[in-house]
Amino acid sequence: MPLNRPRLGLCCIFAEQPIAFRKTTAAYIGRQSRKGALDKLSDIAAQNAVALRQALEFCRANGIGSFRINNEVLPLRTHPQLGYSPLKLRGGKHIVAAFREAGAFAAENDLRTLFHPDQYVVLNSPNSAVVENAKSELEHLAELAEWTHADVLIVHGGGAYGEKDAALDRLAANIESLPTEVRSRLVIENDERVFTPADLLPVCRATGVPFVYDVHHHRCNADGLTVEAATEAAVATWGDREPLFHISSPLEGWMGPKPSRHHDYIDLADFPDCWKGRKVTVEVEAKAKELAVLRLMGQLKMVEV
DNA sequence: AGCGGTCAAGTTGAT
DNA sequence: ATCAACTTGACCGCT
Repeated sequence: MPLNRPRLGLCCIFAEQPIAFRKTTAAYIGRQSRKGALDKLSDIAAQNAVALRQALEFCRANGIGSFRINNEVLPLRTHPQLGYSPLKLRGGKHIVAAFREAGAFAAENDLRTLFHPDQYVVLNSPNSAVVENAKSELEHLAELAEWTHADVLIVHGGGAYGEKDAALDRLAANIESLPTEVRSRLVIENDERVFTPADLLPVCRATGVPFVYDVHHHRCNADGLTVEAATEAAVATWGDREPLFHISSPLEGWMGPKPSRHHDYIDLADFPDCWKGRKVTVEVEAKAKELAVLRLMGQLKMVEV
């Protein structure tokens, strides 16, 4: 009987390992000729595919169970003026193949890969242009997710706009309208300012979208649910799939001025006891990146009996 | 080579 | 009104 324990996940980048993802700016790319722009974007994309493979190999070699892929591995892909189709890049077929090979490596080695689209992806905005933009970004990321075997795209609930209930209704309605490639991967996470687990769990139950439980956000933005209750409710939304949690520690302690700021490392005391012994993924959101993941992994093993 | 200003996009809350 | 914060500082251009 294998021992159930959380797998720990690394987010996007490395503190010490010489593995780096590249990006660029719209201002710079917009100044180039179209060909010059595509050449630069091609170089970046090709290098990012290599970096992804290196990142996954590092995780595999060090017992890190999941890796969050940064959203800009194909920079400016959905930019209204500068966007492009990946296959139109120089060496586009090879670039796509390299991402697919990285995904195959992840799948073969039981490495979970995932994306956390950034703050501009807002599914419940009253501004339809914002929602359309969000959908377009999610469709792009769903394609990348297919290449890389990523099973989740994590988004927050969005804004409250002074009317939380209406905002949650819009969220649910817009989730229903997503294409299958996006919908099948979409998951929703509580945030540190607006939407708590208690706010989002009903939307998750109604739409069938799983709930990502961020215990640090929950401690910043509480709702009356205990950590244990939120954990159980979150797990229930995942069905047969492996649940996903987020952990961080406050930069200057829970009594500090801004507990939402992330520390370099995780304080073991912040890691919920009720997560131990479960087959779940816990993404470590800490500034020391792989060093924080490895330290926490060691600490969890030491307390295991 | 080093360094400072800048960076597509949304929303909130502190200042 | 401005701006930092959010999953993550990296990139560009000037000296």
